[in-house]
Amino acid sequence: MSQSLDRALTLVEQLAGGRKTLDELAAAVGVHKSTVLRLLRTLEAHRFVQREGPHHYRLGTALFDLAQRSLEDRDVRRCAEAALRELNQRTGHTVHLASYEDGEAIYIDKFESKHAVRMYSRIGKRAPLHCTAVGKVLVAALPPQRRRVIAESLDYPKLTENTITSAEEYLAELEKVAERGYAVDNGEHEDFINCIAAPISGPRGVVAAASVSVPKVIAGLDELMSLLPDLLAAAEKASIECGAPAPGKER
Amino acid sequence: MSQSLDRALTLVEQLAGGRKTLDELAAAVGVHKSTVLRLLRTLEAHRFVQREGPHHYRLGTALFDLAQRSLEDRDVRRCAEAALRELNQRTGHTVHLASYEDGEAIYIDKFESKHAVRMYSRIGKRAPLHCTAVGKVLVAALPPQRRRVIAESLDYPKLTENTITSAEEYLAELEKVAERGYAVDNGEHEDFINCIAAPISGPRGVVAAASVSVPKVIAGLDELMSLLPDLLAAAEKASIECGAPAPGKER
DNA sequence: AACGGACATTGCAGAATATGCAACGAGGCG
DNA sequence: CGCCTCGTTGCATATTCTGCAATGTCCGTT
Repeated sequence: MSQSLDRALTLVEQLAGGRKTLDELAAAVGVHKSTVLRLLRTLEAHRFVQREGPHHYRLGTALFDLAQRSLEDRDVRRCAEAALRELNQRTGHTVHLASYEDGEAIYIDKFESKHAVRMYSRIGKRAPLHCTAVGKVLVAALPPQRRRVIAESLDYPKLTENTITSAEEYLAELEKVAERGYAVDNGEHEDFINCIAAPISGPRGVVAAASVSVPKVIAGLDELMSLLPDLLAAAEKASIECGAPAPGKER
Repeated sequence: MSQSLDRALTLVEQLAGGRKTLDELAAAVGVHKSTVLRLLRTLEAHRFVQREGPHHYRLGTALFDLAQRSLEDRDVRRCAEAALRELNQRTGHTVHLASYEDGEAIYIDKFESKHAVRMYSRIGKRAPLHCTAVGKVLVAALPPQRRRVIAESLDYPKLTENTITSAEEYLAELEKVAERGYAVDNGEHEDFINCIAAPISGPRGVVAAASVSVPKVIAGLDELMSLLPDLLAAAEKASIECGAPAPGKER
């Protein structure tokens, strides 16, 4: 709706891919250099971008500041932090905290694996719903009706041998997930990585999902499953911290 | 230079302070609701902001993504990470990585203290040059001529009893810092916190500063000084990692 | 040393674009 | 049931942005 703003934001997104020159940016957005220059100047004044040497621009430090401040607001993140850090230290594996955001899962926190071979991911990264453990957990937590709507809106790209590729299969899987209270990703997103996830609840239902991811070369699926109790305990602890109503009986 | 962009960025900065309603934002920027609404819509399309309930807006997830990606680029950060994490684990105290950005120091990485009482700070936060250990280290690393220019451009707000409040004093302090190879902040920024910092060098000189911060209630200045060898070792290790030329002789 | 090129930068005029206003609509509260 | 508040939209205006072309600057080259 606002052209110049739209272009400016596109510039910022371009710069996320690494430093760029003026005309690279101009080409990418499809406007003249001078226009880009003027937008960059405004962005620079707000520290959203920074000049890097004479010919390059890169993202500025305001981004760090804003992102950190915004993350601090996200209540789930703060509440879950202790439990997840503990889980990470006990297991030594990568632990993720993810929430649902229109049609995708988004990682809002991450605790790095202690192993040399790690999974690549990053806070702010988005992941598909149909082939990740966190995605399954988040969608499974929704009422059946919304599950169906979402399931039918997905694209089901076949990313590996095991990827679920149809709404029917997916809905069936969600059913199981909802029943068991956890989800498994058996190399469905990336060939060489397995993952288990569990829901974290707040006062009004599930607000996020916690997961443990392990490269197959480090541990097989059965070994990963042996960590399930730890994961569930951590998710439970985080849920209480988030104000979940009845820590109550397992089920 | 670009009005609408300028306004939009101001909106984003407002939202960094927490969720806001439409007219709060309109009031803050000094434009009509409808204008704010349109800007927000564009921002929303790029995930820079998010609707929160019917009456509120907050920062969106694009910020996390961008900030993380941008941080990954910052070479110093990646190179210093291992050494600083180790330092953090050995000492148990807050460890910061900071670099110089026009007239201020900016924290580009942080490792949290293990103690219950912690220092408040955050990645992306900016700190004054005249009363922080990292500030002193960063400015002391510059050629004397630039030191002077910077020293004379500062404001020297007196934040505590011990804060340095004049360019002359500051330059003398920088002299000492450059000579010793480390800096001390003896409650000069915040009454109750002491700090020591050391420079991290790359191929072409100092690129950042590493620091250890400790609340006085946890350890006194002398105890903090006993960690100096650890700090210097970590800074040295990080420097090598960053491509510093001569790991060589201390001096 | 002078030239040529690449790049950033600026002035200007035209026009598209953003803005403010006012009216409409929806939702909540009395 | 009606009022009031808040979000939303259509429209006319003129402000603001854009593209172009010329200027300036810094480089490497001949």
